[in-house]
Amino acid sequence: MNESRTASIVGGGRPVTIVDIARASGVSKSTVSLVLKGSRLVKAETRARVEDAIERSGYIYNRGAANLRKSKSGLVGMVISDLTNPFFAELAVGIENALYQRGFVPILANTNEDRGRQSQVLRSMREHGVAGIVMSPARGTEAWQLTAELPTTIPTVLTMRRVVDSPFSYVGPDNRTGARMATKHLIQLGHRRIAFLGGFSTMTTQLDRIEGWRDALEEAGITAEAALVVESMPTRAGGREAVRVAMGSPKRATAFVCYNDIVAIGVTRELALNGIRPGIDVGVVGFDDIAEAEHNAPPLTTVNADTLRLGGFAAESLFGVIHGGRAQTMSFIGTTRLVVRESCGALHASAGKEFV
Amino acid sequence: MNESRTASIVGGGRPVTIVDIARASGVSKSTVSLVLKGSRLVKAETRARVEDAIERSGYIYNRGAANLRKSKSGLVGMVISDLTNPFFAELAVGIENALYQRGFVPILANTNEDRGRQSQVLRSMREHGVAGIVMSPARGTEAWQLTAELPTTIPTVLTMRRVVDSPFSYVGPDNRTGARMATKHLIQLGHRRIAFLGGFSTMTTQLDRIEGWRDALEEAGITAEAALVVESMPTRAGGREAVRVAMGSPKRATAFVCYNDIVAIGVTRELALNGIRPGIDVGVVGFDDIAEAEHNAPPLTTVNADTLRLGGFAAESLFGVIHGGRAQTMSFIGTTRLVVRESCGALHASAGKEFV
DNA sequence: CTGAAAGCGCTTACAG
DNA sequence: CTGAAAGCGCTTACAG
Repeated sequence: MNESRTASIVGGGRPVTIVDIARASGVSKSTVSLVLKGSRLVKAETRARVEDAIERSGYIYNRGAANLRKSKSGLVGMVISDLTNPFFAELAVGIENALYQRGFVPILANTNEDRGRQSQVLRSMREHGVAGIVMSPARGTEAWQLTAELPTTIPTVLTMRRVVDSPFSYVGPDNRTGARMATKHLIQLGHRRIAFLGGFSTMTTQLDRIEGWRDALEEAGITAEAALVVESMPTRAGGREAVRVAMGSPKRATAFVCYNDIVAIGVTRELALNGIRPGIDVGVVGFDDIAEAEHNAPPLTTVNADTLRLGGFAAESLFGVIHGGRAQTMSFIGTTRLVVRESCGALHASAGKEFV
Repeated sequence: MNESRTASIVGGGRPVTIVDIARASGVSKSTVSLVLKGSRLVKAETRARVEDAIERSGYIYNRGAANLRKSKSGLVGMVISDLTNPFFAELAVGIENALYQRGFVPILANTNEDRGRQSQVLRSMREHGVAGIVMSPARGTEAWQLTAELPTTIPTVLTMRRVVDSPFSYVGPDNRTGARMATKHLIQLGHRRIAFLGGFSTMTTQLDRIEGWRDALEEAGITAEAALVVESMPTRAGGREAVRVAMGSPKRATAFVCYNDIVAIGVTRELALNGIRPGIDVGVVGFDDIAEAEHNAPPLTTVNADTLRLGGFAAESLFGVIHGGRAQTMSFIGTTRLVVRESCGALHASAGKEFV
């Protein structure tokens, strides 16, 4: 029963408070509070006595009590649509990192793309008094829901998925330019029939990336046929299905721009299983540059958006609105760059020849 | 300036409290508190009036204040050693899920295997008054550190990585039996020289899995040569290096038991790059059964430990010690099962023939 | 430089 | 059935 944290000053199981420290060092709790916040008002000798008592007692500051009194909070809600997706895991790490660096602490919720769950956790986070929320909205989240669940009084930044007409700040990569670069790269390699694989048109991210695909095609004087877009779940299994459909169509594409890396991984896998060699017989590019991409067979040519840093920006952006500096509806669009590896075929001997 | 949440009852930017609700419905705040906790003491008519005021005002319960008063907390610390590893991401999802189901909310920290960072977040979590902590300790964490940073007064359960001699509960898979089954499977397929690849002997998990590998070998009357163990970072890149070393040794192994799936993925990739076909020329098995495993080339034979469920158990186990029912030092070891896919070679025609 | 008092938003005996 | 009072662990003017 000899609890280490309370051993020297108080008995019982009761946690040590500033009152205990005050008594132990013969000052008032006001003074203890002052030394805790590092005030220069306190005489050095007094400070030393108090700090000594703190040390000996194993006192732990109660941030919840302090925050209640100050009517502010050190908690930030981090709501992630699918933590199981390596892309979002990396995003989460970026956000979390920045949060701790600024003295905030994240409450995590993984909505798993479930909007009902999202409503629940949003309410729960508000009850816990979060100072703000950064979230990648669940698929299909609409502006009216968000405004109902998140009054504009609570600082919020949306990340990775735009919600049209929502009044919140947004941080995400330049999907359109990224997809445009990827497609253009394939065109320069000689491809003319380039399909877009994966995702659904209910996802703004897919819409943006398809725009980029279309841009590149049209710049090259190629018409972007609707039949070249094959939708699917944004997963490995989805990629496999999508490419199966695409390869079954009468006018086969010779290259594939994929919604994201896990779709592209599914695509390369399915292709290989059917004796079609990605990077040799056919070109494939992904999006996101997740850790797996470079270890794929073949290594994925993909669009890097520096996910970790983007997560950091999302957090910084939230601090902006928390401290009232920035307007609530600021947007930050991160630049992207193409990472050329092998799946596009650029490194292969046949690169440069015309595909037909 | 017309904030939706405070529109009808209070002016200014001040959030609505039970005092506002009390005033608006003509009762005392005690009564409001009673209806909030669903007490049957309150007369139906009074309750209706109060609930109406709550509804109209957009009142949000302040759990922090309630918890301060009740001296308990709804927060649980979830410290993860590497969220970027798909295995731990899945574990985190399992924990998070169970936490919300019991009305707790997780504070996330990704230590990224950094023990200094781990100390910091542990302290931060204590300051935020978490009711308990579930953590996968950073590599190299030792018992004395843990006991210094986590007095036994705070309910803690360790997961996935044992810390020898630490006084906390532990939840993890049966590493030894899992690795034993995997190795045995390879032996039954005709292999005699089976290497163990990846991880470091400073990791208890690696030690446990090597034990299992040794068990199977010895059961089959094969001596477990130390030279057959190649250590490496437990990553895809680590797997590639390890197998390179292994293939360079004079007495080559014909099969590889890998520390985990990402190591195995690196191994299959490196092998393929060198013209050695995993699942045909050589057998490979992983551990964890992460989502990527079945989409690998070739699909990975691996040990499944139901990570999601194990995460749930870790959380449940924590509730056990929070509610004082269970002893602090209870352990739960989850059963594992072998998932046979293609990388082991079982599905290939040559299966059954002797390897030499 | 230090202390007494009030208050953050709740809950919980205790009266009535 | 309902209200007044005390208190959870802090901070912050305000005196002295």
